[in-house]
Amino acid sequence: MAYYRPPGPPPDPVLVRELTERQQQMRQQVRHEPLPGEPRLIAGCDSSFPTPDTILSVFVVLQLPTLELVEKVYSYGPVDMPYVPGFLSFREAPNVMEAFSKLKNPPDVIMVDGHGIAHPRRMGIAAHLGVLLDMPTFGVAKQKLTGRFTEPGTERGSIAPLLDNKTDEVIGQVIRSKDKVLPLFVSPGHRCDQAAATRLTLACLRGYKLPEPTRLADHWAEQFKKEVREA
DNA sequence: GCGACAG
DNA sequence: ATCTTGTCGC
Repeated sequence: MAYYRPPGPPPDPVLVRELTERQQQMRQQVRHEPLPGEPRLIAGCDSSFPTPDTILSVFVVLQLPTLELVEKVYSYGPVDMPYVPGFLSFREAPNVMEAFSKLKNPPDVIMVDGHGIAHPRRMGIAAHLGVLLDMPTFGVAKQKLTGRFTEPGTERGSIAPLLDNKTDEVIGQVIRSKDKVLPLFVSPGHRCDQAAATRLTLACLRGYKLPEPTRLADHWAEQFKKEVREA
């Protein structure tokens, strides 16, 4: 009898080997520390795919603590790399970097849609981008990639630690950002620690499941997507 | 062998 | 991520 097999073409083992190596190389550059000072500008980063082979990445910059939107930019281009769980960054980072270069207001920290170190090799896209940009970054994901946790309380603000499946090391925090909705997975990326990642996530909540940076980046990605599809 | 698998 | 209608709950 046949056994379960995830949909889509199987990942090329040769490619996976190479990416794993590059990823572990980058991991050695990751640092976790408190933010330099009180951040004034925080960016939100997210990507969408208007077509199967094109990517559109967005950056929004908000003022803290008002959460007022001060800038939004995007980059649209082709994607070559396929999506392979655990190697998302190699598929999205190139275009994300292009989008970042368009910002006129350099943020103090970046909130990325995806995981920071809550990753099999501690190199989620937030950590990956942090190393490439050499900037403070942290990840806010809607789904778990790795680790285990006990369900946090159902009330907004409840938090539970995300632990490494094998070592019990704390790799992130599971946060209930809104009453009775599925929790968020927050983890530091680069030049940022868990305390700062968690504090900023909570400071950016406005009644929605997603914190403003990520929520707005997601929102504008949707708008820009319509634009490029018409053009 | 079995389950899991960000966006 | 993306493709999609109706439907449940506050």
